[in-house]
Amino acid sequence: MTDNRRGRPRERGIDDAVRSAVHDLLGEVGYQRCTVDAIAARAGVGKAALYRRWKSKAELVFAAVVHDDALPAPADTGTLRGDVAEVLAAIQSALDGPRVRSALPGLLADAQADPALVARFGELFLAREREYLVEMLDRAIARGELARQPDLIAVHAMLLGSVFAWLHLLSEPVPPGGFAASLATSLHAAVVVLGK
Amino acid sequence: MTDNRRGRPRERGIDDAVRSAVHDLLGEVGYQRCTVDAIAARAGVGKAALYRRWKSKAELVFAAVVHDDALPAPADTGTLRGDVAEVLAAIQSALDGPRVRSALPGLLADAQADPALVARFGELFLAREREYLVEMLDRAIARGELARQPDLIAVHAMLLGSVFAWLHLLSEPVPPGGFAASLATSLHAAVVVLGK
Amino acid sequence: MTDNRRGRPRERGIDDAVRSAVHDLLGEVGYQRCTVDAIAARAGVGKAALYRRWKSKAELVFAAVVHDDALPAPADTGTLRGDVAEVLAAIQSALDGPRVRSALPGLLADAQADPALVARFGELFLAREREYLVEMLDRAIARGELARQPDLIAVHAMLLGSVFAWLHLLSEPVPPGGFAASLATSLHAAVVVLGK
Amino acid sequence: MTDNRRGRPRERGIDDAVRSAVHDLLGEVGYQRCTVDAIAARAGVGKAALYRRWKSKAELVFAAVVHDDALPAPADTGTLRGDVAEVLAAIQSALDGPRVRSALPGLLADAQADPALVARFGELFLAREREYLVEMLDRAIARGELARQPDLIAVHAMLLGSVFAWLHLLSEPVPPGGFAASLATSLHAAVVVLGK
DNA sequence: GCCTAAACGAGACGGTACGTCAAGTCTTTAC
DNA sequence: GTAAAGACTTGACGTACCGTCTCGTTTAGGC
Repeated sequence: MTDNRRGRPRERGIDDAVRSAVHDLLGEVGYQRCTVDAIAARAGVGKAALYRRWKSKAELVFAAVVHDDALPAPADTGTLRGDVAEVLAAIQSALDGPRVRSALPGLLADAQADPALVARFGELFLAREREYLVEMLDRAIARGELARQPDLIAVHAMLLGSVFAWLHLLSEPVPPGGFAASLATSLHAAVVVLGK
Repeated sequence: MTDNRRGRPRERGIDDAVRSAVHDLLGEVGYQRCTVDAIAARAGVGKAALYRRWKSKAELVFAAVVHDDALPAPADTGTLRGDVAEVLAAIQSALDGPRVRSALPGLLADAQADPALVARFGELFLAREREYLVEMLDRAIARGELARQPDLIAVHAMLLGSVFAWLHLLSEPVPPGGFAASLATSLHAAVVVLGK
Repeated sequence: MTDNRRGRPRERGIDDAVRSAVHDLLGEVGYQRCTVDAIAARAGVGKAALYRRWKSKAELVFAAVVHDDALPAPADTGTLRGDVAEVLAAIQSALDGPRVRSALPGLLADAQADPALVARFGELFLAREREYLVEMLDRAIARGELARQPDLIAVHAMLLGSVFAWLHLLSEPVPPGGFAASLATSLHAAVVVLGK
Repeated sequence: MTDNRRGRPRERGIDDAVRSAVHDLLGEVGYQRCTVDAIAARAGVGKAALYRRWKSKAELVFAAVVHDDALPAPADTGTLRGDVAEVLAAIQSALDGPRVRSALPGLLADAQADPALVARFGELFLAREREYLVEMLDRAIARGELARQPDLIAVHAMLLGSVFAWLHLLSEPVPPGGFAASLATSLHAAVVVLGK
């Protein structure tokens, strides 16, 4: 095992400079034309420094776009309906925003050819989301709002999919009040049916 | 204007050979490595013949994957719940299948940089789907199952998004009985709430 | 494997370790793939220690390959022919040997872009060689073997060039008895003509 | 075997444009900084077109610098001394000139790691030169100027090496009248001794 | 039955991005 | 205080793919 404390440590500022450069470029030219060379130039960094940290352009952009704090834990609101709204808001905050909107399709495409990226995406995003859903549903059962644990995949698909489709398939503008306001009531009903 | 009847007519078999080659390659190597050169070679066709028919790789693959009969009109089942199940089945038949699964992410990514493809995708797919939804909802209103027209975008996002997320974001296997069986009841409830 | 005694007390052996590493690597992979990193790793030395001693890879390899006693002063044999043979033997001892053979072309190429290296090469090698030639020719004139000082450049070119071409352009094996035996008689004649 | 008449034929002008670009760049910036990208840009050509023709930068530059007519057959002058002068002039015309002078060291270095290039260099240059030498020596024997065939390698090394060393090792300016005038007499004597 | 327009397979073309690698410099920690 | 470890910038390399373009050839409809 290599001793990480030996040698020159990685420069702290580079990660931030890269993240910032990626954000700028995604906004200006989109994912496809957001070149690795352009990122390096914009960040004032050599390409080698990039590939020392991330193993491909996709991983780089993924890391720059999906911050570690990407998915904040939704609070317990006291009701299932409120919790659904919270989850929808959390999903929206992760999927909305100009950076993610322009990066996500490209990332999903590149992820197909890169199982490692799929894994990272899964654990950093889906698994955490799933976890929050489990907590939400457990609380609802404890409260008596649900008789039993609904099909987790179905719940996940409906909540995540509704927001994703709105933004990336239908390309419709975010409704005033966000997805929580527009979808919480109806998706709450859908979850209730599944847990009956 | 050029006289279309002059010159050598286009060879009939090419379209089929190309579609078949694309199908094979998508299954074997995925969208990214499904190269135009590879398609041409596999189909025993020159690249010029491809670009004479389609204006980009994305359009080519799109045409090969999304048949014109991609979205069959769902039948009137007599109840809103039945109609929702029908629509879900129609969406599933369009999004499921090995070819679409491997092609869709790449197509969505390429579509970002190609407004023409977005348009074609939209009119061939989304608009038709939207149309079916309107019919479905109108019938439900006529039957008294809904008090008013629900937010169309929300309905569309929930129905399409649930299936899409299940297949392409969560990468979960299709449930036994299809999405109609798994999602119809709960999404029916969601629609009812929106139309209350 | 971690070596706990890493650090300062290596100062003494570094030059030898580097020379040895360069020798090994030149033999194993040639000049181009004889990387500075590889040299450092093989010598168990940091790159900084190398660049503290030599100002470029070329200087480093040059120093490792061309010993300071690279060109021993040829003895006075009493005849011009004998002296020519001595000089040829001296040149051979400098240019022959597996290390020099694999390093020389690369060094000459790098020297193009590095005037300092040209200077070092010139003074350590060519100037000394030139000096020996002058002595040799002066002695020959004193003996009456030559009527006048021949064109020094021409003599130098013929003696050095014949050996260099044999080894590095024609890539022919060293003749039995060395170049002194094979070339001394004819190059002696050539020199005599020039001094006539 | 592939049918050379199939497909789009290679554009005639590219070879010339590349050769010209290489010549310019060698003169302006030398071999090391004569980049493949720079060559392509200067020639108004894509890199793919270069790598379709030559398998490496070294081959490319080699082909651009060593024209096929690089080594004109020296004429029969009627005397061995005259023939030696002719050969020297031919070698000079191949090794002299600003392009070759700046390219040759780099090429020799790259040739070490590329046996194919060594082979091409050998057959296009050395073998032809060797051939001319054989003819020259045979004529001299027929004339009675030589008693027997001298050691061909030695003759080759002396003639080629003298010119090469003068130009590329000693970096001395070409003598007035060229190498034929300066070296023919003495090297003629050297050859005579070898053929005695 | 020629003539001509348009299609065909093959493959070269310009452009652009990718990911790799080497040289030489700089920075931290360990001894 | 010096040395090893290793991150850094710079910049070239060779590969891959896209969409376009020429070739030489084939296929029909129009004269």
